[in-house]
Amino acid sequence: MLEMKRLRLLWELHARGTIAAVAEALNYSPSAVSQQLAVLEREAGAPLLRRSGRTLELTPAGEVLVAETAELLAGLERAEAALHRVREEVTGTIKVAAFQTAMLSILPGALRRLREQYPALRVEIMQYEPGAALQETWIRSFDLVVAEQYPGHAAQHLPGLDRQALTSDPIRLAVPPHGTGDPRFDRARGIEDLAQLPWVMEPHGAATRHWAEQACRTAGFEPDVRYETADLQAHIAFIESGNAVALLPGLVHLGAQPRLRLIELPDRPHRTVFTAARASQDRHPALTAVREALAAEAAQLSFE
Amino acid sequence: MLEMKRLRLLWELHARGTIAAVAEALNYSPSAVSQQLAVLEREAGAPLLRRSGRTLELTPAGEVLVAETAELLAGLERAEAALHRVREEVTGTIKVAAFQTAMLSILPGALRRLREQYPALRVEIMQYEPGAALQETWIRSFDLVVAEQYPGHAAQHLPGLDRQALTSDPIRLAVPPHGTGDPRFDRARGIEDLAQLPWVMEPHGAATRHWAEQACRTAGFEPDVRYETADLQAHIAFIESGNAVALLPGLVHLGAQPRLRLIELPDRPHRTVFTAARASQDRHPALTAVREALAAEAAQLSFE
DNA sequence: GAGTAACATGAAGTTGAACTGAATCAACGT
DNA sequence: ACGTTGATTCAGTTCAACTTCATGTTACTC
Repeated sequence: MLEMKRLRLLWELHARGTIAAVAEALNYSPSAVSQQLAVLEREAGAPLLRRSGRTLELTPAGEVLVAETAELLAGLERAEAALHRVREEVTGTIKVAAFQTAMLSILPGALRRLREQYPALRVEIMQYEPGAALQETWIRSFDLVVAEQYPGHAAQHLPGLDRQALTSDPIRLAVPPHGTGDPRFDRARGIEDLAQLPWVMEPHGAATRHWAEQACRTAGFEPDVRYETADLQAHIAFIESGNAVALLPGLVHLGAQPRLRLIELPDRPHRTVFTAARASQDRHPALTAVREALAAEAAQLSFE
Repeated sequence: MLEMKRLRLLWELHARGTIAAVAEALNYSPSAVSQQLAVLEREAGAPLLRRSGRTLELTPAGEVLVAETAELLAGLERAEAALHRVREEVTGTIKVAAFQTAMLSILPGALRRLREQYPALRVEIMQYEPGAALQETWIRSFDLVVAEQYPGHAAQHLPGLDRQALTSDPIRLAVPPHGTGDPRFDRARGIEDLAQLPWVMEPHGAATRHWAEQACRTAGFEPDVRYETADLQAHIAFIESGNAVALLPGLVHLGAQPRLRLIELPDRPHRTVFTAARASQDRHPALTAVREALAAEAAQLSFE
């Protein structure tokens, strides 16, 4: 009978590309992984891997086995979820990947709710950019993602990942408060008034950067992006100090006293905030509890 | 992560009832099984078993896990079948359970075909009564059953067991050849003429026994069952020697020179001969090869 | 094109998980 | 009451899986 542990290794190799990466991820030595995969090949009775340069690639038989293994891993996870369900206990550890703004706005309150309601539940959170977070959750590095999605920038749909909308977050123009710099800041009433002013944006590659650029181009100009950082709190600092303008989602203003001026855009764009988890964890009580706490907290916060 | 090997033990315990039986079936000591199940309980984080008399029974959590495990085991088997399929090799061992008549008629020829066509294939055969054979195949003691089914005695339908009809086998009255004993034998033209004569039948419990008794009762009499044996070759011996009459399926006459007289019944009843295998082994090349050989042999033999 | 980094694998040795066997206890049937 | 059957515990053993170290190969760099 094929051993689940070994099949898992093959599947991870498929997902991560190299034995070294698999070993790293699962806290093994590369040698151990290599040896166990050799055992799996012997058990399978067919070569599953062949060398390709200095890494390995799957043979057709390997591909087949990986596909079947994906099913099996999901099944195992379903079994574990079912177990937790009959126990009716919200325990264990849930690993969450969340993007920065969520960590600053929704998560602290949600965590407090969970701490009070389910003291036996352990929640681990890592800040992660949405695209990578979805990928990592798919390969079981995390159990839950809190991700965002800009209009016209639907995130990758990974099979077996189940999404639930959390909230929707209005995007507005943020300009310095009156009297902090260039008088053109004070005269601005819409995006078209910001054509000549310095912008702060996230780095290339982020969906929000692309969306912001498109917004400017639609308004008829190429933004003068003078400052780049992924940290939206830095955006705020640059704007408050009269150095730049930006397009900012509503969530970033929570908690902080708004020391900047917000201008509503005519089409009132929103980004969508959603959670995603593997469907095989469906109805896992601890996971459900986390999602519920996030939803409750998101509902309570008013972004508008 | 739950270990497949341990889940298997739990599942086997569910199927076989006692740890001793599981140990026996899987070639472990009872002690090993007990210990591994204890580990599984620890991993599952909930009691899965409780004592009931001197055996064990499943807790609700145990039931749930067994149900999930059934899925997983089927998935594993599908994976293995898929693997054999990409290899396009008919190798390995197929364990077959067959009832007596099949072993004497269809199987020898089918085996010869397989030996010639797939020398690397190993086929193991055990004689087994249909009901038990289906049960044992379901719990993976066998890969394939060759079973029979009498009209109005449909065999148990086990979930996940896939049936294919092999052939249909006419049932006739068998009486001694002329001049070997009681002249009433010679005068017999139908079942109603055998009311006062001695019968040989299979023991109580066999579907065929029940069917034969019903046939007699329908004809208006209670048979005088003087001889009981499950061995149909013994039936033939008793009839040829002028000691009894019986209802016999056509397959039993293959190979032997018929030294008895066969009388067609008015409604020409047939028993159905079929194969059954776990659906999770669907398209397993070796299993498919065995089924094809059986079908080819059955088609070639003329029972009528 | 030599030097170096990244990757896979093999050999040798170690560790721990899993198994066996003996002993014990409990439940059931005579 | 006694023998049988079944489960479990304990102590000891075995073997599979892991680590470390060494080797070979490929790819990138200067």
